[in-house]
Amino acid sequence: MFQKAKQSRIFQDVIRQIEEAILQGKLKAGDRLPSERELKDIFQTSRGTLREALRVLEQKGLIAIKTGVNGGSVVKEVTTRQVSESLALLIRYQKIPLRELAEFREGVEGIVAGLAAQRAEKKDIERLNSLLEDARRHLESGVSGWDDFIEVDNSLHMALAYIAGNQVYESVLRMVHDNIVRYYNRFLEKKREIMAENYQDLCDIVEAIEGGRKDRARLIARDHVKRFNRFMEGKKLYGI
Amino acid sequence: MFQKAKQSRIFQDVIRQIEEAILQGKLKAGDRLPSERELKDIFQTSRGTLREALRVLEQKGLIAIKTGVNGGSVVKEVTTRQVSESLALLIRYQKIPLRELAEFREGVEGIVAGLAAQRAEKKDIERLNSLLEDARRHLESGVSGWDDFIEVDNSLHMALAYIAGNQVYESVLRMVHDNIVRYYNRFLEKKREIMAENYQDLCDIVEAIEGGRKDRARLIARDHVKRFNRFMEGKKLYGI
DNA sequence: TATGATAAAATGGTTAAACCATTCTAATAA
DNA sequence: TTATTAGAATGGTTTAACCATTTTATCATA
Repeated sequence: MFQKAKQSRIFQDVIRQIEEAILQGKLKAGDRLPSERELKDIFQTSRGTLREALRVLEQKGLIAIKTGVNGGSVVKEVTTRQVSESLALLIRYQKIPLRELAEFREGVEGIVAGLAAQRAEKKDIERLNSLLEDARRHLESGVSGWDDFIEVDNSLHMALAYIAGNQVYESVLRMVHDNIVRYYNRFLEKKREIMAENYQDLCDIVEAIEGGRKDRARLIARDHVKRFNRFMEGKKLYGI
Repeated sequence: MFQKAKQSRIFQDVIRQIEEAILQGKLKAGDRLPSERELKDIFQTSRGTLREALRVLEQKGLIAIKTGVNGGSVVKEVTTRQVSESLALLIRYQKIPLRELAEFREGVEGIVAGLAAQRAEKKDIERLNSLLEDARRHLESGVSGWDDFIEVDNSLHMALAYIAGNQVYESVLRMVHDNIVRYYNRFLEKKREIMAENYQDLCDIVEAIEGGRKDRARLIARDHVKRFNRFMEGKKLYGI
């Protein structure tokens, strides 16, 4: 499966070979790599060099490593985690203002809602109405249901991305949510009227999708996100 | 500046300390870290363990390492590069159909053109017209100017992202371009009429932006991308 | 038989010392 | 002055050993 490692930096060649094996499906999520002592023989390198390669693969989120008998490196399911982390790093370094991420979300949520309106089938509408029902219940329990409400709101947005039928939008949206939700939690006032306002938005979005009204769904979704975003205008992000 | 490294995985503590030093501004872009042999003494660890930490920091895009006298680890400017790379990895590993990436591009380019229409200033318009002029020149030299034409087309799209004034859109768009351009090269027929058609699109987009017509810019940009995409229908993204 | 304690083995984590390869600098020769 | 060369600093690699953690098998005991 693997060949002798070469190149100026040997560990890079090891990384490349293992990455390609995963990419080509020779290694699948859940598969266990040989132990370090075996791998070093396979790649004809030293354990130190091999470990540098494993460290990079671990950092990339491609493998998980654990100690002990039956430990070792296991190929991981690829997720948005790594993308989210590097984006979070950028935000923390204040290279990307939160405002820009929020604006990006507005646009993407709009498109996703539009696509969902084009593509929603009966079972999708049912799923959305079921989520609306959950939201309504949390709304009725007042501010104590705030966290649950926010969670349902998030689920509904991700459901739209799923209905839109495009994994790129889905991944990108998940990444944005991962990075923006913590700021919502921090800056949003937990008032019942805000919950009610957003609940109405969600109802309107679902209604537009149900009616296949693409542009209306887009605009409502965009403004719905915009409404969340206005609470964060001008906020500082120190120490988050 | 640094303390003795501890914790279950020593290299993680080294990573954490160096990351924090960068985050807190104690280390700035361009600063050089001590050599590996000095760092291992500072952190009171071994060179192997220290190198695993440096490997991770390098992978995260926080430092660059080079050999030789006056080599060593230098703190890098934090950029969106890492986000693009990990997103690209995600797309490749998830075996996402090219159609979905293309559709994503349609939406994003549309939004970007719309934002550019809202925000373009005089100098931005001049820049766009200068690019149009380049495109026209390449168009006039016929199919032999194809590659240059495509490059200008790409530059114009990136210019729009810059004018839109949002780094998230800019880096996402760059990532999409990085991942999609090779397929255009592969599947597009190099015909003069296609060049002419696209040149007209570009003119229309710039005109709409010049007039501040947001929705028109959005729709033309979207359809312009759609026109490129139709050549790739049914093609797969992986294995290339 | 069932259960708990314990030893053994496999695995990742760490250390140390040496050597190789690359690159810059300064001394030296033409 | 310029080209060459030797040296030194630095990252890259190797080897061999030991430590820490975790699972599994064994065995004594209730």
